[in-house]
Amino acid sequence: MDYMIDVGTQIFQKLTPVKRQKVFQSAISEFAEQGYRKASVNNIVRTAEISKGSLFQYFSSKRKLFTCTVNASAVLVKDYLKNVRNETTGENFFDRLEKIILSGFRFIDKHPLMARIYFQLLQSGEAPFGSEQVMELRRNAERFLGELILEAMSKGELRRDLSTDKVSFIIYSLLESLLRAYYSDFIGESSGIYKASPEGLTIWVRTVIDFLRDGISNRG
Amino acid sequence: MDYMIDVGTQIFQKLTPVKRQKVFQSAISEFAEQGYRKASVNNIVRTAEISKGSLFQYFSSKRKLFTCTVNASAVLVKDYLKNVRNETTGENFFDRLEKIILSGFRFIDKHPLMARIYFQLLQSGEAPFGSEQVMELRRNAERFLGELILEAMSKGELRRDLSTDKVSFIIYSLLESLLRAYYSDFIGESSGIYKASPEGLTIWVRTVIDFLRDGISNRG
DNA sequence: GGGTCAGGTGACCATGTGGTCATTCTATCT
DNA sequence: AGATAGAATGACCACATGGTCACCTGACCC
Repeated sequence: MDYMIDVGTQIFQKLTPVKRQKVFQSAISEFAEQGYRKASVNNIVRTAEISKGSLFQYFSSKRKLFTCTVNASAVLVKDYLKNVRNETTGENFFDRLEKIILSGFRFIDKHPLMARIYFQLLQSGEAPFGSEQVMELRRNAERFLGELILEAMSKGELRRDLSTDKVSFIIYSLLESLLRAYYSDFIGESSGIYKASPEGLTIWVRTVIDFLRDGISNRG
Repeated sequence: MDYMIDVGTQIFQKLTPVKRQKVFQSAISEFAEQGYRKASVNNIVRTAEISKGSLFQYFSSKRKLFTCTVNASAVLVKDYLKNVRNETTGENFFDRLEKIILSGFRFIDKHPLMARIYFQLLQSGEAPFGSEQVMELRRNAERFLGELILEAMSKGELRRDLSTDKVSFIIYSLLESLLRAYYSDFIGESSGIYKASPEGLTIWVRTVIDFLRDGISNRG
């Protein structure tokens, strides 16, 4: 569980991995299910089976505990992105994009709680830190897309008259919508994306990408 | 202020319009600025300059008060949509879409608090009611778009091989992204949409729509 | 065995919450 | 002026919150 490196105080780091994991997982569940505000420290210590005093020795405050949680999920996301980027270098832009989106779905499958925390943070105003950190997460994703786009442009796969920022914004919007629809019942239900089968998902992704291509790909 | 019709108990309805307005506005401000969970009844009562007992005579609970707030904003949104639809009947689909989006920006300018409540509800998991009501709001918007799309298809303005649902999803995603970017600092700042000038906004909208057109318009 | 001390503990604290209700006020009618 | 009804009031309630701290425990060393 290398995404837990440097999480919490030294005392927390000295714990046995299994206990550390139990505490951290309890926090993740609570935050994911309740959101930051409603999440209760009392609940966390109860399910982690530690005393409240201990928790505050591991993480100096509720806020710190939450930011650790968020950082861990950000590390996971970055990892996924890096992997899919490396696995697809050299491929066509649209193929890469397809794989990125599908990898997003896989991330949600594997780390539903982390995904929930990440999304909640990204869009809700209930961020407990200043919005700078949230913007940092966003900028990260946009930078990632931006680089892909520039690369694709230089290879002549995309029209050159488009502004990178605007294309990046558009793609990011669609990407985020797809992922949100997949993990959230009340968004994805009407579209049929929520918990769709792999085949259904692939169709959706292809549709959106075909649509993107006809819009921004280099014709001629 | 006809969006306040049927809001609250009979006692509330008997109040003078100015007092009613003051109470309701206080609630709207608090909910918009703090979100449902953190919003404090005590704050609302303080800024409305009434006693707590009175508020609970006007609205039987915090939750009811909030749903009234939401309903009011939904009424406003519907009104805006109906207007722009009527004003643009007969026009080209993409022109209509442009006007719809611009009208969305105007809505945010005129009713920033309402917009905030509406968006918060639409995307955050902190909805205090069952997700059905949230889904209802979404379905509403999608139905609206869906009808426009069908109409445009029947007039031959759009490719006919596209599924209405998927096109509707895509457009809705972009529309929502644009509006969210306009009203939210930490989303819109990097793109430059946040509080952009009317000209800047128009450029953005045109870009997105041009992009949409090349993607889904009928090239014949 | 006695001393040491890092780490665990949970009773406790101040504060804030949504909600209630006995009382008071006020406007209208006789 | 007195009576009456209905609305306004705020002290009060039970509860939950994040956070603290004086105490206890148990492993280690001499």
